[in-house]
Amino acid sequence: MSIKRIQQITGFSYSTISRVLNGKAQEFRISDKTRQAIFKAAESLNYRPNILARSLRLKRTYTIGLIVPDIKNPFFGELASRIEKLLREQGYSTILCNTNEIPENEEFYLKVLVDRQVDGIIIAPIHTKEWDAMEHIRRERSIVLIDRIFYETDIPWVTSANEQAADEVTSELIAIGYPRIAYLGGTAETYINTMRFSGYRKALERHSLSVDERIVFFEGYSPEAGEEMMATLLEREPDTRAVFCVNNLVFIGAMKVVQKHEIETGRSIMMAAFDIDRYCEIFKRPLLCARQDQEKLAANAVALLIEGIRNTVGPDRHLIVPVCVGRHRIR
Amino acid sequence: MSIKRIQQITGFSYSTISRVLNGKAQEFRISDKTRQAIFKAAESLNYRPNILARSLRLKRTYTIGLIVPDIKNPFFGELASRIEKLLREQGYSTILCNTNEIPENEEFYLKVLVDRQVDGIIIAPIHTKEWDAMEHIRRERSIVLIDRIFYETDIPWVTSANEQAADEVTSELIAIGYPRIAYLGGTAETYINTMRFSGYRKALERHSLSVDERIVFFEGYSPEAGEEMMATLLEREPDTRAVFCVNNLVFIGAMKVVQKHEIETGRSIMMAAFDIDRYCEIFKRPLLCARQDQEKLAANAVALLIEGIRNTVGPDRHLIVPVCVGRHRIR
DNA sequence: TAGCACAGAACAAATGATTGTGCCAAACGT
DNA sequence: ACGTTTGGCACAATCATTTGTTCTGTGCTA
Repeated sequence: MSIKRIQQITGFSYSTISRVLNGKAQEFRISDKTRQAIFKAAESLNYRPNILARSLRLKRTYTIGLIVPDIKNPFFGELASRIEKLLREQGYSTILCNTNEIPENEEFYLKVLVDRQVDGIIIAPIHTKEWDAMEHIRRERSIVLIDRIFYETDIPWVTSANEQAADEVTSELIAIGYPRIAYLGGTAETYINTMRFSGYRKALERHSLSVDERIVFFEGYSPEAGEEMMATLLEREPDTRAVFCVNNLVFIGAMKVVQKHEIETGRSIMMAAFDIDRYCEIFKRPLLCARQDQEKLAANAVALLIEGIRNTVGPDRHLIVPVCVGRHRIR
Repeated sequence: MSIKRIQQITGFSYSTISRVLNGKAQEFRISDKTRQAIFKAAESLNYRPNILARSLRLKRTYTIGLIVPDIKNPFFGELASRIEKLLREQGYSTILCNTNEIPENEEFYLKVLVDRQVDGIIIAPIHTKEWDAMEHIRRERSIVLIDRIFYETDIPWVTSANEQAADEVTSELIAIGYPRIAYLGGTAETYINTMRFSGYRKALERHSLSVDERIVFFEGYSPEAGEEMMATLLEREPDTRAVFCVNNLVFIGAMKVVQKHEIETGRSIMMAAFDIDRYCEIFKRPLLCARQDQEKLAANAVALLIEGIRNTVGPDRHLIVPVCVGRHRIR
């Protein structure tokens, strides 16, 4: 009832007020006197437009949905932080949807976001289960896949050079004297795991080594999964010397077991993982780390999303961001 | 135009359709035949109510705003994850607002959330700067402070027993032989830092020790702040034996410096901090940790918020959740 | 002086729901 | 037979905007 109040005070009609308040005074040749009066009234009433009514009329909510599998994971925390910031700068609010790696939640959230008429969706999907739903959504609104993608889809996406980075990490491990490398992976059939494992395998094969399934695990992306995989690994193969963890959380879980094992046996294990740069310098041990470029991931995802919203999609709707592979040792 | 389609198909009026679809058929004595017909039409059209229109009319958006200072921090990541889950279970969507510890962002977000007519706000405020704004918001909608609070306000809040936990940690450090404990704190004038430092001081005083300002720092809550404080500390007081970090991020930053220092000097430093339980077991060193009960924090915040929304506020609008203090050593 | 251009602003439809009130017939009671 | 209840539903207002169309005066020209 707020524009109505201005109407009552100034006596001008809704349309005139609306136009003035939206900066269209010039365009609709509204006199300066009128403009001033309306601005004054709006100011004195502390007028704030009703976003719901506006969105209803305009069919644009300036809201976007961000679906991530695990916001507790600092990787997604930082990604969310960057995306939310970029979107805010463009005038959008972000609805946070945390699926917890549960497909049903993903399905649910996609429906909720459509119901809420978000202008766009950025999603790091769990796997391909909701592909159809997303293709369907894509017809009516902007949607961008991030991090975890469907390689074959036409939906815009941005991800890291996972395969190549995993290959590099593995090659480096081999080069520094670890031909037998255990792989602690995420859930099978999931994009990230598939690509990183593929890189791992390719590196081995290039060095005429083959994948030993006894030291390969696909249990999940959580610390608990990491702990379990590492425990099983060391039980079966106590003389393991090198381990490649699919992500930071698996690494954390694995490290619990590793530390204990190293103390008990006196033998040290070489660890490598994705996105553990935050932890690298707090360990008194060498580590091998593949560091995703979150800034580029976020920036490109948001750019693609906005392009989709504005219907100005460029030719490059699929982006692969380079990953930085590095070795670390204190000092 | 969706309910209109159902109208066209079934011939029933808007009111009847709306009532049936909202499960008020009984209440308004609508015949079973009518009900079935409307349901069938809705189903076949794949009808989804327009949430904007509904919210506009009902003045309820089923949306809540969550304002946190740093979603990259796994502590807030987990808190957000829990809160978002609980709210989802109650039918609410969560708008994520990450202030990045910047007061201007907090001010901005509070306005945005009010403009968006959220039903409620859960906020871990930066400090008391926006207190007035929140008191103002409180008149019209539900708002709950979490983690960082204003002790004196009537606004509902839930936080941890920070002072007591810091006291316990400090006492324990003294008890195990560290009378001289450095304090690496967050931003001065901020609730968390004030309470934890107060606990630290009280413990010292109880043991007839006094605060030595040369080993007390209030630089911030980030890893960078932790690194800087620790570096300065060790430069000035190289024989420091025990350090209490105000939070997990400061701990991470400090550890970088500590590890290097320990290698160089051969002397070990006893570390204590809040919310480092995730890291405890991945270090081959004893640690002292105060672990906040995120489950209770989140559950109580959401409960208070819902009470506020439903106007069923109970007597206990201010809750202090116990903190678990524990010592850790591998094995 | 009729006709026209144009500045300036009002009118009213449309967005998609919810809800208080009103209407009509059938059933019911006495 | 007449008044009252009740079942079953429609009408129309309302929520706060935006926007295409229309209206009303000027001042100017032919």
